[in-house]
Amino acid sequence: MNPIHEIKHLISQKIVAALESAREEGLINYEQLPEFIVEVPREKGHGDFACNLAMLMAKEAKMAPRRIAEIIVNAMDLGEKEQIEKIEIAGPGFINIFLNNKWLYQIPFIVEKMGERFGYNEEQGRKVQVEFVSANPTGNLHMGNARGGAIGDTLANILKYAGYEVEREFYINDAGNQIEIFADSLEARYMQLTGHDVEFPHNGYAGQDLIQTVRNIIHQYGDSLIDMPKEKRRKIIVDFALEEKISYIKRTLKSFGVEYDVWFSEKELHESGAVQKVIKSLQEKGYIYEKEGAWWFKTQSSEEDKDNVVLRANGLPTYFAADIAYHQNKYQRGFDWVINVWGADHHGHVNRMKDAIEALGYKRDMLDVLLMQLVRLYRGKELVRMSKRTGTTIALDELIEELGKDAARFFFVMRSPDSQLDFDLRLAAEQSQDNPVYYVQYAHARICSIFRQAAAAGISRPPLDAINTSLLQEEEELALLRKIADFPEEIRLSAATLAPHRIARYVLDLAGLFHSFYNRHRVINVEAQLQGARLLLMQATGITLKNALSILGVSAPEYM
RNA sequence: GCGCCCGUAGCUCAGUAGGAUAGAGCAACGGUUUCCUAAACCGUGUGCCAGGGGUUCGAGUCCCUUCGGGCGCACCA
Repeated sequence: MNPIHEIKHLISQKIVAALESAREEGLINYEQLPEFIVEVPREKGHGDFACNLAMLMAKEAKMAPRRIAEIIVNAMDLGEKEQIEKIEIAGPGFINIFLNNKWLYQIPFIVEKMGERFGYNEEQGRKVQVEFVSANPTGNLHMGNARGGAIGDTLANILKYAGYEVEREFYINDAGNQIEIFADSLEARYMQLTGHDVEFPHNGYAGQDLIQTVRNIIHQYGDSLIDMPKEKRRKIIVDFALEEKISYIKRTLKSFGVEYDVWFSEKELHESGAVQKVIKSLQEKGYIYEKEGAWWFKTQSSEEDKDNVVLRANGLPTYFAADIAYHQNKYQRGFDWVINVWGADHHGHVNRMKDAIEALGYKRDMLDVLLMQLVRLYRGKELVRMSKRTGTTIALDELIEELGKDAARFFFVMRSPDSQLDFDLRLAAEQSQDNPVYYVQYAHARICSIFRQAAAAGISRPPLDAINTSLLQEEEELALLRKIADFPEEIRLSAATLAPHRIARYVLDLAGLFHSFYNRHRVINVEAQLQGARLLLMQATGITLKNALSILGVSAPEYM
């Protein structure tokens, strides 16, 4: 249910029909219709909807745009029951369409009936997977992971509302080189903490969290691991640490409001032979060749400028090879759209990944990678290093404790993924009082308060069939209605452009319109008919706020 | 050197997949509370949309180029 989209669609159809009938009458000549849009103009004076078709086909039709617009308008079937009030031709040739408010007055009823489902678009019949965070299980979750978590989870919610079947997935990088380094680091710490003089590896993970992990290992195993064969000892240590880290990640993300459908292990991909198998099959298809002892994936597209190694001279597959097998696995599971949320430092990986899935026989556009720029952490003016190795970073669980889940999530998703984020811990802590998230939550709490007040005064919302929403004539009321009506369309557009921050903007706009209304008009103790209509308007506003906030993973409190 | 992202008000950022007169928040100043929560509202000011070319009816948005910032360019992940 997307009223704005339906109206846009209806208007488009009418315009196309008008044009075709004008052509039949010989009033205008053209071969093909250009891609035109029907949009909600920024200026109210330009109508409720506007269309740019006349300008776009001026060349083809060899006519002045305003003349074309005139022909269209004259040929348009307005329909008896239609709600078009007037049509104007304006500016260089815009067709501006003014509706009467009938359609708007249906909105609160629709919202009330749909409740939690208001905002949902038609089923798309597509299965989409969003893979995000996928942090290395070798350390704590940092601010980049936090941003990825907020963006990925919000995007998954948006896609669900946009009509897709959505699954969330976390890819556990529990294999490969970094795990070896992880093991070296843990082992060295274990030896040190059990009183042996062992040097810590230069490239090891020096974070305090690993020391704690090793203490836990000692708590369970004591120094019994020392006399074991090295391989056995390492396995016990690594398995213990991975288990601990992964459960920390799960726990922390859950407290951030993020829950996954699937936790996918890279190690299993290796152990099941899937990696070797995919390399072999690409080899057979001629996509892989040998050079200098290694095996290379041949670049297919012009967008990637070099070939990439999948199998090293030492016989071990690269991360890229595992990722190819991983993506094949995703498509084999029936996803016809896969979205990965990655940090900008991985952008070089995007095109070769697309090349690879193409080589596997899938379409390039079955994969989208949402790149987000990196987060830089400041404390005042001072840059806080985020390296896991130096271990001086602030972890996500600490941030949640300091700011709360709601404010933290809102902050991370408020900005476009394309803009880099300077997160000042000191400022965030100071500003927690006037963080924009409270502005929105306050709107919701105020609405709840209205209903509490009403109940206390013995006032309740009349039954729907006794409400006349056309009494809502004030500018602030109409603006609210329009904004509410726009919610499903806003979701559709956020999904289509992979732009989760639009929902944060939307909810701020909606809250702003509510606050303006609230300060100028009263809901309770106005004339009875109007009171009923306003109560329904408030209910619709509250539902929309709550739904939008739930997409962001932010709570909608009843009191503040 | 090559590639990707960014450059918009004093600061932080939007700008509806090319549309009409570029907007919000913060900060500054002034006002609003016998009335549903003042964590709110209303008002006042600011822009060579980094610079320069181009594409077209129309460019903050697309293309080229210069400058500035970030990130990549491994038989790491």
